[in-house]
Amino acid sequence: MPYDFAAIEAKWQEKWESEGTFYVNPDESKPKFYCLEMFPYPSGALHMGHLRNYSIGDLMARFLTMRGYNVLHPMGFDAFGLPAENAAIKYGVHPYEWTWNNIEKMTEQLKNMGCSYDWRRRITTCHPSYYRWNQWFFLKLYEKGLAYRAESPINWCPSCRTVLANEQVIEGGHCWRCGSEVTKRKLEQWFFATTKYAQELLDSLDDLPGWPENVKIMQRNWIGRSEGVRLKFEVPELEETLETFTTRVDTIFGVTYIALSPEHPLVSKIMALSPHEDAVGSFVQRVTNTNVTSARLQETEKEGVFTGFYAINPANGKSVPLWIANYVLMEYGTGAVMGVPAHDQRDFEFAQKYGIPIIWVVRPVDGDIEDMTRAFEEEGLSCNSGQFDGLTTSEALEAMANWAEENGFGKKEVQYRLRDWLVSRQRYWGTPIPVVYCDRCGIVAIPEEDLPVILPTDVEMPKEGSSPLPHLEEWINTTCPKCGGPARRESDTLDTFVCSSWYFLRFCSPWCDDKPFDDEVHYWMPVDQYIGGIEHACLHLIYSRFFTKVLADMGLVSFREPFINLLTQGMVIKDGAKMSKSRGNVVDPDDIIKRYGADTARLFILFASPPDKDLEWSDRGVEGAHRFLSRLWRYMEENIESLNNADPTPIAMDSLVEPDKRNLKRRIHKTIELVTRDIEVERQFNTAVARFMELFNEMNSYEPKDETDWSLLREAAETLVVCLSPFVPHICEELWDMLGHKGMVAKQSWPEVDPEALKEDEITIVVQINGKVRERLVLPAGLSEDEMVRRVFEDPKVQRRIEGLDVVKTIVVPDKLINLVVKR
RNA sequence: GCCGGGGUGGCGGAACAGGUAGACGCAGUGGACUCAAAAUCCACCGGUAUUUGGUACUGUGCGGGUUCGAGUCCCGCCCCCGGCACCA
Repeated sequence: MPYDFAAIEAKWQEKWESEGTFYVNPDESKPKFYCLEMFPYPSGALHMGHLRNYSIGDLMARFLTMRGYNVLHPMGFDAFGLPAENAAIKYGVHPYEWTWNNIEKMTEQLKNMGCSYDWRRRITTCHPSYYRWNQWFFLKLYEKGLAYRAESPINWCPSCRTVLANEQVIEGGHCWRCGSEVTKRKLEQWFFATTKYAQELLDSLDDLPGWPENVKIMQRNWIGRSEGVRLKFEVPELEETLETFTTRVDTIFGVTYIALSPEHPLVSKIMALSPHEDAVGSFVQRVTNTNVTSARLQETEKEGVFTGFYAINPANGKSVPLWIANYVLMEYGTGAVMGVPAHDQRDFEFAQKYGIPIIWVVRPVDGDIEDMTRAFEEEGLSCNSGQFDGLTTSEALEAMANWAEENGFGKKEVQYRLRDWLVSRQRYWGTPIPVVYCDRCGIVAIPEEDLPVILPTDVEMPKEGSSPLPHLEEWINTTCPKCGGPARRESDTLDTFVCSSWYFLRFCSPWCDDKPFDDEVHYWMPVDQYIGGIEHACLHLIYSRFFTKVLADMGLVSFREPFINLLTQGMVIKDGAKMSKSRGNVVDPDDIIKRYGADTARLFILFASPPDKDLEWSDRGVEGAHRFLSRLWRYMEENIESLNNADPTPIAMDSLVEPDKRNLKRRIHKTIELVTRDIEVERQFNTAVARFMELFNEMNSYEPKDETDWSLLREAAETLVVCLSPFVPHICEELWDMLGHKGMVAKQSWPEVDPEALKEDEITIVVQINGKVRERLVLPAGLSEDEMVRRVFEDPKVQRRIEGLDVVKTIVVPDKLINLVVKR
């Protein structure tokens, strides 16, 4: 019978499901292991990236189960999101229906892959039983002051018609989801106070040795901690004190102007009082009205306007002009900066353009400022700085910060680039934010016991792509829970990243209906192995860490980091580019599974490249993987009788004499050793597959002559089937069955290495002369250095090589090589 | 510009800790089987030279260095990929 993968895969998938093979519950008698892959958005169908993600996760889950762990391996759907609304408009199908159809289809696809999930735990975030807890967490954060509503300059995606969090603006100003250019707006929105956790989010990265270094670096950059000083500048004519933040307080004597952001709160007062009122007004108007996209912000030329007012430099009492400049961001620091043209390139350009003086207050250690063509930003020695002259930059930073503090015009401060997480969205298909606006009481939170606030499903989707919620009068109009008077519901919904910030907790007890999760969370959490794409380095992975820390501070969980080990898998590439519809280089997983089977697809994906690197798709490679499975199948079928008649007890190395037999025995245990290390330590599944192929090639070419041979081949076959089963589970179940076993291979223990069997009898010793390989000698393993040297010098080939030469040095690496250093 | 990661056959990729470069697979070439083809099986498969059993030289982005010995370590470049980027 040929390898009928379709029948085999259907058979075992059905068995796994009907027998509940992968159901797990807490079990204190075993070490636990929580293996999690990032759950998908139900976009309609799995793509190759999913297939890769879930093949890796399933391999790990199955492997660890065989290693004796009690493994939680769940799956669910991140089911709120904009594509459902777009589909609704495009096809006239309700987002609810579209999403649920996709979930059913994708669940089927995941089952067809043979993934070992505990499907009883499937969660879908768009279900009220899930999103009510999003609302509950929102209320908890609101109580703690960690959720707040504020007006702020924010990012707006015109195509998605919603605001975006900072993290969700990527590639220099584009929407993470649709790629449109994002514009800046000033709106009142809901935020989660991630910045309150900035320092801990940064510090505890050091407690995550199981995370890839590059992800930690990306998060460090994203959090962007910088130490500096907050300085006060008096503006006597306005009777105001301005604050600026600087990381270069050592350049304070070089301040020649102060620049405010056009959005700075003082600007309105300035406009009212300025002698250059018209110029200032028109400048501010022009800059704030230019609906500049973040992408273009960086290329915009520096511009500014003099206000007519002067600030006093507290370091030396000098008056410096007060400007308003377009390059000062309101979102960072204080929205005002001290201008030091000599030592900041941006200030330099600005000063040159407007003829502002340049005062050098740091000079290079060796030499002088000669060329005035750009700012000197490096470290050096202070000059023109009064009593601080001659200090090195690091000394000056410390001394001048202390001086500023002692004299009351400065305070050391830490600033972060990280902003608070903007969580409200002007979208329909999301979690309703559980607050109302009451004319009398203002913002009022919905009481906990009234949750969930159900997202109305009986709605007409507006054609132009906006949310129907603000116009849904019967839903919007409600009563204030506080005073009973009329109130309007919040019509914004929560960012879908809120759903994914705690779903890993919900998997521990998805049936819990009076809490977001129950005590099982203490058994399973934290996640031992998390697997997903690197694109979430500064999105989901930061939000989840933040959520976990907040929950820990609320006493709901006892750990402060959700994911102990992280594996970020590479992209799936075809013809040198990421698979995408627009490029037309997409390969559909369904087609591959239909044509070759899930086992082939999984094997190819795991074999083609290491998990953290990009994977180049190759149709030929898929055929190669399929060929291997077919050969394995054929070999087993052809030899099944002899294998089943053979003595199933493994024969000890001691009782094997002939080299062929000893070699085969050694190969079996070498394979176990190497494959175990590949999976557990190296996380290189491609090389593990190569080892299996080597073992199989050796079995296949082995010519059995007696009972012992067949017994050895049986051990080889069983080892191969057991070890290969996390990679290609269906065919291995079938082969395990053919080998006469009753239980499932999925429930087998991972084989133990017999150290006796690993010992080599003979070793090929390399003989180098002056570092070049000249001869190879087969010698018994374990010779002493002297014995090795003696045997090498006895060898006639070696003797011929060194005839007439003077061996000045002999380097010996036992059981490996000898290098003869010779002279004429 | 700053910060990461990476450059190894025709291709995907191996090479634990400085010790046989190219495991495994793909493609290719030659052969077997076949009326023929596919499938399958066997052999070869970095380059150059050659007297072709074989041998020598050369070869891991480029140029230096350390070492008995370097894909691996050090110094200086080049190129590709990713992240951040008016963050004061």
